[in-house]
Amino acid sequence: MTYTIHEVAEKLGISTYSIRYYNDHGMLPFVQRDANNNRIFHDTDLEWLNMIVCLRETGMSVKSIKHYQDLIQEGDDTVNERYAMMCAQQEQTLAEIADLKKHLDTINYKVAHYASILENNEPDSFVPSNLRTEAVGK
Amino acid sequence: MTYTIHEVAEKLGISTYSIRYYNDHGMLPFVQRDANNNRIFHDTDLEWLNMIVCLRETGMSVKSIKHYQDLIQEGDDTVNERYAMMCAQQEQTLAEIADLKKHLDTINYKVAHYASILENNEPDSFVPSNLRTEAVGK
DNA sequence: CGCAGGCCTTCGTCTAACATGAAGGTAAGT
DNA sequence: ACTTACCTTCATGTTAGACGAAGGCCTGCG
Repeated sequence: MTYTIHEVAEKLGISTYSIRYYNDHGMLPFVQRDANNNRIFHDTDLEWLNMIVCLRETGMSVKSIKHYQDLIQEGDDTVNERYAMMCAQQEQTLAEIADLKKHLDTINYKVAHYASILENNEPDSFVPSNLRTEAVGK
Repeated sequence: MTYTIHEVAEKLGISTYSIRYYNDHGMLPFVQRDANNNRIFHDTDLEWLNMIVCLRETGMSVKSIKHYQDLIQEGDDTVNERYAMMCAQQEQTLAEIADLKKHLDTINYKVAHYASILENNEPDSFVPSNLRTEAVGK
């Protein structure tokens, strides 16, 4: 089973620009071309791309992903470093989730705040002329 | 209690560049200046900045945050729109947390994969010459 | 008194990770 | 014949800053 660049883009929820970008930057070393020089993607390419998307969305830079790929191609000697990279990514992702949850609390508070205002038809603040009362809400 | 720009930067874990950037872009309309034109920050400014950081880190653009601020200053008529904005932000943040958790699974799998390789001193793949076997691992 | 240090300003350049357009080309489908 | 989909290279725009330089305040220190 093979796919065009547009099919891949849709499947993975990224743009064709990004795919070409990744390809141009050596992060997709295996994509083949057809007789017309069009990229043809196999399922393994999709898996690779999926991993790239995963690492990108968890904050790894394109440069680091490229390095990671290079390590894989260098063979088994680099497993240690790859392990370290994934551990770091794991920690970072856990930290970001924790961060987002904290921010979500703040946002939840705001939502509830506005909801109660709208429900009770209350004014937004006791001193409307003092615009600073809104602030963070807590 | 007042703070210098550097104190604020350290307290909130952002750079002085960012603070000036936000200030220059109308997102901190209340910062006062001392006799030497230095910015002086009050606790309410910190709360505001904290909200800005929260919205930024959950993916809201500077432009939208500015709009949100403008709405607040326009008064109670805009509560509806502000409510909608916070709801959208809430949803988006929930979605991003879910996304990150999914990606975390993939990363966890990788970590476990490498850990087992290192433990058993196994080679990384059965067909070392086929570099594609690494892929996403599952 | 002179100077370092911290703040300010404006100007301008740099970065990442794309997004997008222009211009020009091939090849397949209708 | 023409549209459509893909390709290429080149170039510019975008976002949210990071950062240095130049020039100018003011304060504090020895």
